[in-house]
Amino acid sequence: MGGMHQHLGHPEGENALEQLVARIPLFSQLSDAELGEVARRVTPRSFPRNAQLYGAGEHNANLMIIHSGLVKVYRITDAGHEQVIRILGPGDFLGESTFIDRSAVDHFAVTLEKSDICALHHDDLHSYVLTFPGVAFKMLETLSRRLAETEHQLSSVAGDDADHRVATYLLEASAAAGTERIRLGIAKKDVASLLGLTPETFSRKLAAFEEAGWITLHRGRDIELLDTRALSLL
Amino acid sequence: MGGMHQHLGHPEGENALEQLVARIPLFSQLSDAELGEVARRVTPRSFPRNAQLYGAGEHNANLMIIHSGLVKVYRITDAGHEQVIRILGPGDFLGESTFIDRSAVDHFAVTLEKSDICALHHDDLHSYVLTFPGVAFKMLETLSRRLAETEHQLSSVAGDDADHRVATYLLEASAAAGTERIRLGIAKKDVASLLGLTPETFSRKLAAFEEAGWITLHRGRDIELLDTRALSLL
DNA sequence: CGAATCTTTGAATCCCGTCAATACGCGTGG
DNA sequence: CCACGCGTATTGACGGGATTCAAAGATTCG
Repeated sequence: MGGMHQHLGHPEGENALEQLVARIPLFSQLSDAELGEVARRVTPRSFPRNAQLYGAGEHNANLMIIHSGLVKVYRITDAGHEQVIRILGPGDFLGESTFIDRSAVDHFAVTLEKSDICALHHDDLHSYVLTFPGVAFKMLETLSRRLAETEHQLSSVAGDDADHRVATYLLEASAAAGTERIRLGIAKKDVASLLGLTPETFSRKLAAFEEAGWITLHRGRDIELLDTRALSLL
Repeated sequence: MGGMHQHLGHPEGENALEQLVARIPLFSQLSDAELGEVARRVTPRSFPRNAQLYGAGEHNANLMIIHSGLVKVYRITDAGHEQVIRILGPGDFLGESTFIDRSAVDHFAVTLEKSDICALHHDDLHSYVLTFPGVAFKMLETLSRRLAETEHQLSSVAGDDADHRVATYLLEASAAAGTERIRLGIAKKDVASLLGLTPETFSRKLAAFEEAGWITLHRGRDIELLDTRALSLL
């Protein structure tokens, strides 16, 4: 894990760091004094694109909180190809599995773009969880939501056909963005993997949707939904 | 939800109940006094086979802890067929999603056999979580493990072929049991769904494995692994 | 600007799901 | 305890949708 920039000591950095910590959902219920205490233990780092945060087999000892950037969490299947589990963005954290389990992780975490990430050692997190019940509760909320999402992914991959999965993804992305013009923040091959498809199939489905007049594919990763009704009927 | 047997008031029931609560992993770190406090709020019920604990759309307000029996958690996909998410047994709890989220559940929970289950109202659990950090931590552990399992299921269903999934399931069941003679505790159709397969495909794969001399199918749901090496190579 | 990665398109294959019919076995009720 | 009945399991044939392999085209990033 290379290239860390540690800002320690000087009061300005300290203050900025505290404001950074205050924006972390995980610590949103803490008082100012408590935030300051957390801020003193947190280590901000900046990672370039395609930096591996940790990999399978390692014993990662840090909870990492994303301030800016995008992180891909994936696993290498027995068959040998990459399966994307989830994409994490600002406010999300990762590295909690080893915090709770202590065994080696079985997946990989890589930045998809330049990212600013705060690291908090598991020992410190442990004391916070025991001291501030709100922190434990926030973690429970997050894990519970992730579990629900992963279960949803599972039943989708197991039960629905490719058309349905692609259509659902587009509709959800549109709903999340609030527009009918969505921009895939990540590579199509990663979206495909997230949906349990090959890049080829994903590409074909999008082409078929455009053919049917339901969407328009713009340059790059821009997609415009023309007929959400038709998509939701798949 | 019919047929509840409430044992309240009389001291013997109280004591037995306390011993019951003491065996719940979720409360394993509590002191005797604290266990007694929890026991006073817990409601034991006995459910017959095929009883629905809760269903999609409901606002279940209880954490349910399985003392004995087996519970199937599943979801109905958009396509309309049942997708088994997980099977829960003694010591496991369910109903935590509404505890954390308050929104309606999107899945179903049904007993697969006669089950004794303790119900604990979410309000009580809330106070325990805030009062006893160990309880929150135990919940974190459990959710984290479930998340890891579900992620594993996901990448398996998305990436591996049917042979590999069936073989892996058999091997894991064997490893968990400690024997090479395993007994599927649940219906094959449910195992198939858990693996993201149709019952027909599951049946065919087992037949093919027997044909190849890797396993022997005995009466009922008994399977004997003859060549674990061959199975692990799939 | 250039190269590596991602994306698209085509054609062939194959694995798995679907439908259907039969056999089995478990759990229920008498 | 036994017999009945329904849900479960098996087996076959078939069709389809997704993957695979391959190669050309586009985009992004250094």
